[in-house]
Amino acid sequence: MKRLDAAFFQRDCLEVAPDLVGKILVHRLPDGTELRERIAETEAYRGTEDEGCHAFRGRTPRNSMLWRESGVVYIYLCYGMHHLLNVITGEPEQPQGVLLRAGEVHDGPGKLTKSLQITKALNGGSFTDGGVLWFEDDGLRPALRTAPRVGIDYAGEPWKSIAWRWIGTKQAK
DNA sequence: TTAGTGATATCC
DNA sequence: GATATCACTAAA
Repeated sequence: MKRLDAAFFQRDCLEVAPDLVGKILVHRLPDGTELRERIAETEAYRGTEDEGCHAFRGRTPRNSMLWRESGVVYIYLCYGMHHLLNVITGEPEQPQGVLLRAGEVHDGPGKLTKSLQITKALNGGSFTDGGVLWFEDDGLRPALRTAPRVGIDYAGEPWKSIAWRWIGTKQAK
């Protein structure tokens, strides 16, 4: 099984997001158990111009991960209950990332992290340094469809309705 | 449709 | 220190 390396993430988030759909997210627990789930849905958040991106309102302690190098794990707690998992893409100092919205089994960003037991403790880690989180590629290439991003009604046009969300359909290959 | 939840940012 | 906001979910 091939693990995705730094080169995979070191591209524009608009390329990485669709490529990530169909890959397998793995989380190894302290006791050695490996939880895995295939990614079914992603969204791209891109730069300080994107009004839906956390980076739009400037750099803060919470979102500083966006400015890190590709492959960095960015997790934050939303609405007091839900951990949302992102991976940083592109070059350092260029804030962009991909939100993992759903797995094949668990539909919804909060449910995905809950099922894989992903919490803030993993924030600031890396998907590419051989730690407890990584992606695997088993060669599956699901058919994709696009849609506007969810939950960013506060953003103006065109950001609110731009189709930077990718959803894998059942028909694989 | 609305309540719940708590970290974070922003405003005193 | 206080309040408003939020890349959500479950229950109704």
